[in-house]
Amino acid sequence: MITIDYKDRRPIYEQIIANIENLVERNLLEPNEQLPTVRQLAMELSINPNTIQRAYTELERAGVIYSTRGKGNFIADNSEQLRQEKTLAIFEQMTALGMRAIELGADEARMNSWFSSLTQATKGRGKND
Amino acid sequence: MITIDYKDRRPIYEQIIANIENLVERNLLEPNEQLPTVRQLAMELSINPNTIQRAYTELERAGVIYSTRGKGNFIADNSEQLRQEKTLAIFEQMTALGMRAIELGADEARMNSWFSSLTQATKGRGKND
Amino acid sequence: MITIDYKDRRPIYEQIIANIENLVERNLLEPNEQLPTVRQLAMELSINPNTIQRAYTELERAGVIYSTRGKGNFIADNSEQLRQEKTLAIFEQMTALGMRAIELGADEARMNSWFSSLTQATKGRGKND
Amino acid sequence: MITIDYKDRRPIYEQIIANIENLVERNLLEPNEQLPTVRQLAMELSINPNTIQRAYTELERAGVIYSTRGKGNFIADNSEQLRQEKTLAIFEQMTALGMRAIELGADEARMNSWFSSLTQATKGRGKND
DNA sequence: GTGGTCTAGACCACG
DNA sequence: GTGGTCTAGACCACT
Repeated sequence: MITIDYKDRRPIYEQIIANIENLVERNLLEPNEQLPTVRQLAMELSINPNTIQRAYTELERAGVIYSTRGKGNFIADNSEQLRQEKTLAIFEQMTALGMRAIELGADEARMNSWFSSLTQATKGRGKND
Repeated sequence: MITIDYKDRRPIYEQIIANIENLVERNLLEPNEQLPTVRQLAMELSINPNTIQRAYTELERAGVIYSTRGKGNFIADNSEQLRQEKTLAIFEQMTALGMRAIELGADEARMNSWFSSLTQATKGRGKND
Repeated sequence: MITIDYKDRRPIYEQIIANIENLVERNLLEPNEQLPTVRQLAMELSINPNTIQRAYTELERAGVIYSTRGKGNFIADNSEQLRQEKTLAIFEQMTALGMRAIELGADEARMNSWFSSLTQATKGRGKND
Repeated sequence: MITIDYKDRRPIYEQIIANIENLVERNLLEPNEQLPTVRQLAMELSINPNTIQRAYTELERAGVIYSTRGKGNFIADNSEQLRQEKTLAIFEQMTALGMRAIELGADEARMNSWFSSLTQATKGRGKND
């Protein structure tokens, strides 16, 4: 379920974080579900355990997972909240980019054209898991 | 005109690149206009000349400026083309983000609401230098 | 495998780039094979690590290799594509030179003579690794 | 008749050399014809006289022109010989490139196709000024 | 240990 | 004086 691309410029621990967050967003990892242990995942991906540990630590700090000493790491049960925060962040990024596009000379027609092609391409795909 | 933020995680040379590209986009630097020399800018920003040199080198490869030995660095005259390429790239990024927002559950109403607030905020600002 | 000629007017980092590209073209370096580390190669050639670093950086931008922090530099797996691009570029150069030769007075007989001696000298050497 | 492109990566004095050699090759400058003086040309191109001087010096060393103190610089009368040397050099370069193309995998069919398109494009253009 | 960035100081080719 | 290359030495992020 988790894959690493060594050609990706992002550090491995970030790829793991993004990967797990993605699985949570798509409800492929449910609240309170146990994650593989650091050693398991390290073996599976043939990666240094320190790297996995770092990913898990940052995921815990971000509230995506929680760990209990001696038992393991588990998905937190606030995935809905995380999803909303992330959505908000995405809208902010899109606004920033949109303003930049307009600064660069994109007129109203072009913006409308882009938006309609975006919404049509994804018609009927909202709110479903 | 060019500033550096040491808190910014991006390397200095990238900040300089982004800074100059921005000035070109907004036509604050016109084609064939001379840039500050490597040593001048290095002094002005209290930065090592090598770092400025690297920024200029990459700007030249990107086609934003051209260098002539013994004379200096000058703005290239293809700013319009660069602007279009950049606009295209922005739209691609926006599309990717938009699809992600929809995946995360943003419904049509929300997308429409976001888009109208974006276009209203920037009303009448397109296509002017 | 990599040598530097100090009499060569090209800068050292360009010689290294050409050298590695050549090895890739001839399949002496295979996709995903690890290159010597920056420091290793610097030691081996008695050259400053920064110079090697620059060569590797440009090779990465050209898509010949990819770098991963903490691990090393590796040959990219698009060598066939690079080979085709390079072949195309060579044909363009040859066309430019050929037209110049004709401008300078080389008649058809001479062109034919040159071409047949070229193709005979390399008979049966195409398409093999 | 002589133009300089500041965006060209070649140094200015080399551009001047190439320019004059080209005019000689095409017989637009005839043997014993007088060239503009260093100062004249420097004024005309708004360029440092030292740069022109360097170009003339190298042209004299290459046998393309000769200078007589106090009188000026003149085209040498061995243009035919120079043309032949240059043609020879071009054929050598083409041979080197051709061998490289074959090394890179260009088969006989492709070489033939290239050659015929080259010779057809320039049909009937040999040996005329 | 590995790549990536930066500083300080130097030399060369060009104008 | 200006860009371009190189060396020496250092620090940081990542594995």
